[in-house]
Amino acid sequence: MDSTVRLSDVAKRAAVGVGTVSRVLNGSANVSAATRQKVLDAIAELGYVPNLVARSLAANRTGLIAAIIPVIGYTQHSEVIQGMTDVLHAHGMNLMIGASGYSDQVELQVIEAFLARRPDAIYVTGVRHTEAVRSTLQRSGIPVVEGSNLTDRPIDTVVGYSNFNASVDLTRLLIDRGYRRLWHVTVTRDFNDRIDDRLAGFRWVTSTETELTADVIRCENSFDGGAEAVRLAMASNIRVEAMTFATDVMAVGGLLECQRRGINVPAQLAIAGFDDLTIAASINPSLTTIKVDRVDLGRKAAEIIVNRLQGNDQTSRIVDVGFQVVERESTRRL
Amino acid sequence: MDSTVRLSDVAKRAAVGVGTVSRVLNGSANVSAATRQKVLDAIAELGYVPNLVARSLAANRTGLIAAIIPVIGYTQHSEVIQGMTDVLHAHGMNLMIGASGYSDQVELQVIEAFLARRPDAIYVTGVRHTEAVRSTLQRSGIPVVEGSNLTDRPIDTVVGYSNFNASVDLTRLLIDRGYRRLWHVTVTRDFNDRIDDRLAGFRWVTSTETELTADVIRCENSFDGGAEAVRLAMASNIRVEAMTFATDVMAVGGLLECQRRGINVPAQLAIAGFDDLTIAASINPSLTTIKVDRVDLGRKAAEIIVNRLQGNDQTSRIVDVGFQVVERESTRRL
DNA sequence: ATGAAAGCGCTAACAG
DNA sequence: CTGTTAGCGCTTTCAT
Repeated sequence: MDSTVRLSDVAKRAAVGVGTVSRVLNGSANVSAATRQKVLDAIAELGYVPNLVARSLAANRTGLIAAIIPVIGYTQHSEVIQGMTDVLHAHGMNLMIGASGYSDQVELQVIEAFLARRPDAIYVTGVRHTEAVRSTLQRSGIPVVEGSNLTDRPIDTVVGYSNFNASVDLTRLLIDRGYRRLWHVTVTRDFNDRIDDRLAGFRWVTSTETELTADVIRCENSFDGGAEAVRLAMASNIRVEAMTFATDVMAVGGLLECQRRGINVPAQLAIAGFDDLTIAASINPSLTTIKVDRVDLGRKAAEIIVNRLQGNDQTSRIVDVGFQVVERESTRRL
Repeated sequence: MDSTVRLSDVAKRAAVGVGTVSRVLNGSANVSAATRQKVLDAIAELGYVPNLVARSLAANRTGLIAAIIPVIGYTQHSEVIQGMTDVLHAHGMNLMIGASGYSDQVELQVIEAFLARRPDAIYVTGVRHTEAVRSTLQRSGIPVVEGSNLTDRPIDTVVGYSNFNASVDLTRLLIDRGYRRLWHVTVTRDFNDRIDDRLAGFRWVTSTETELTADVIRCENSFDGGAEAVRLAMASNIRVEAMTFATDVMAVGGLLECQRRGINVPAQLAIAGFDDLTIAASINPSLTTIKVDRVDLGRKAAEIIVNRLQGNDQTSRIVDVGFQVVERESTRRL
């Protein structure tokens, strides 16, 4: 356990060369069983712990993966990280994490700071980045995985789902259920490509259909923001039958405001969200939303990275993990 | 930007020695303004990015901090990480993160894997660890910060709040409000020192007071688990006036079950939680709970680490960030 | 199958 | 103030 024990100490104790110890450590086949055992014994007796910093420098490979998400404290993003660490840990790799705070400038800073640590690969949230970020990432020469959305022009590889298509399907569900006066609630700050595509999906569907009214408002991405949106809708002279919120957080806030005001959901107002937070299934009425297995998304991202690093050639640069429209009580016509 | 540019290339270009470049990079005072400028120009022209792996090996200091939390996808823990990264990033340090999954064995594995990477310090969630974890951490020789609870016998330093005292204060509030038939709902799996202390606080208060009945049940730590607890309470022939849940997740689940069953909270049943998730303030009725600024807890933990690494002697090994009892509608007597 | 030796890119004395 | 030199602990040829 003593970290002052070095590989050369092990070699001395086992009466072999340092190269041999290194081979044992790295599972090289070219070591006789007897020698291997001698080395393993010496390692155990000395409580030797390899210094991965030195290995990183010599082998030009750190076993560190960098991940950048907008905010670490938001469950949608940290679930992805959970999935990544699960897989990486099983492969002896570790995860460095940083937050961009939805700022392009901070994102670039964090990326540059990470690259100086020579990670073996890097994960970034989202698919639309500044040119500076794109080129920095490209020149880094390491695998880059973009996540949580889809694009046909990834920097390198993307693993996600189509926020646009999900929004389209969700909006169509509402139309199928007979709702004709639709509002979409998007966010004021913290705007990003996922949110943008959800808005775009709503606009695209509603623009092609006739006999519809479709409006868009912006609120803060919070429970209070969602409540505010409902108040705006009620106070407006534009009729509204159904509201799709860009996030479950806002949708739940809207739902709770309806409870307070005695607005019957969905009879008087239908509500749909996006993300399938755990509360969505439990709240009254339960919330119609878009479900994505984010932990699995993280796992897939890590698997792609591990495969790439092992030289297994990736078949596809675009991995669609899909989504699911979950219809619950908040939009169900009686 | 080319990562094949080395410090020696910069030195050559600036026509100085490698030592001088290193001094400029590390902000040593012993460099003349003119020389410094020459070096900075060369760095800019070459797009040099220092290799922090090499620096780590030479300086015997990585600038990496390791953090272990039970589950990354749970907001309570990832908020702490958010606070840590905020501070660490400002000091040029980065965070490696790992999950223990509430398992002692996994925790030890993750810690050992991290130590091989020679982090400058390590953060672990909770204050009660196996002897193997304690000794491994102690022998590592680096600052160890335990978080999210308090103990008078930390491995090294602890930054947190007293889960025991918080539970005591919350239980007393219920008693002050006139509730006499109390139930505490604790968790089945994922038991840990924070949950244990919340239970102990409840038991301690209720055992000293007379004219009280106090019972404890266990449920799964989820919305459904909380709902189940309410169903058990209603079906029981033991009277219950107020329920304190070990977590807000369970409390919210219980509250939603009351909504479904038409149980008036708090008139028929008072409910209190623990953690102050954002939903607690928005739900109907709003939830009485214990509030802790977890992002700030993370910041403080990182500040302690940064200070220790800079040699600033820590005054206290025990940092209490406090908690707040937030009384809301779910326990308020009309 | 194994030992010896040459770095990996940087920091930190040590001289001057 | 600045250049030179000796490592940091490991991997990886290259011989043998």
